Amino acid sequence: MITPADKKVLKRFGENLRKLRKEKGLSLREMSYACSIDNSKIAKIEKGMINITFTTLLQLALALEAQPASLLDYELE
Amino acid sequence: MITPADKKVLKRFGENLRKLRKEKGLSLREMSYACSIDNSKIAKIEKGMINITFTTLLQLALALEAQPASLLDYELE
DNA sequence: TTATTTGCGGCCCTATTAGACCTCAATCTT
DNA sequence: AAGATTGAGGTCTAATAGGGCCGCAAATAA
Repeated sequence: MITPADKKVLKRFGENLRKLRKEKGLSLREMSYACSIDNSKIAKIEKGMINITFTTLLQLALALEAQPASLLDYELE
Repeated sequence: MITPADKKVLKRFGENLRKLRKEKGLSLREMSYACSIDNSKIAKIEKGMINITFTTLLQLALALEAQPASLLDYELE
């Protein structure tokens, strides 16, 4: 379904992901290499265009060398 | 793809989800009502049979009245 | 014992994620 | 200026998540 509300949440998540990637000093292609996710897909995730699955979340965390839960920490704000 | 490794992670997540649901004293059907996810599907998630999406994770958190990140806390163990 | 609740698996169909690859404009680099 | 890097959108296919419903055996309640 992907409601407008979902779209907003995904966008928020994507922004945070992008922030974390930048902090790590990784380019999309470098991160892509680190977690085996196509760089164009990561770009889409950061743009909130994809409703990622659980395993994808874990892969992203892996590339960022972070706890999966930490990718969701922005919610606490 | 859903590798055996993924299967294990999903199973672990499901177990934790089940634990949280029990702590809340909710039956599958009650939780289903609380987050608009079919009870049989929640059962499958708890069994690690589904690689849930980000929005589904948020829905589950909603039903448990918990922070989405808290559903991943078991990883810290 | 008879009802009711509960967990859970099977189906079905549609929407969409995953995965891989290509292209291109805008930025750096050199 | 020429070349490489980077972000990001497009496309195609296969796999699967979502959504909804049915049914049943076991546990629980009446």
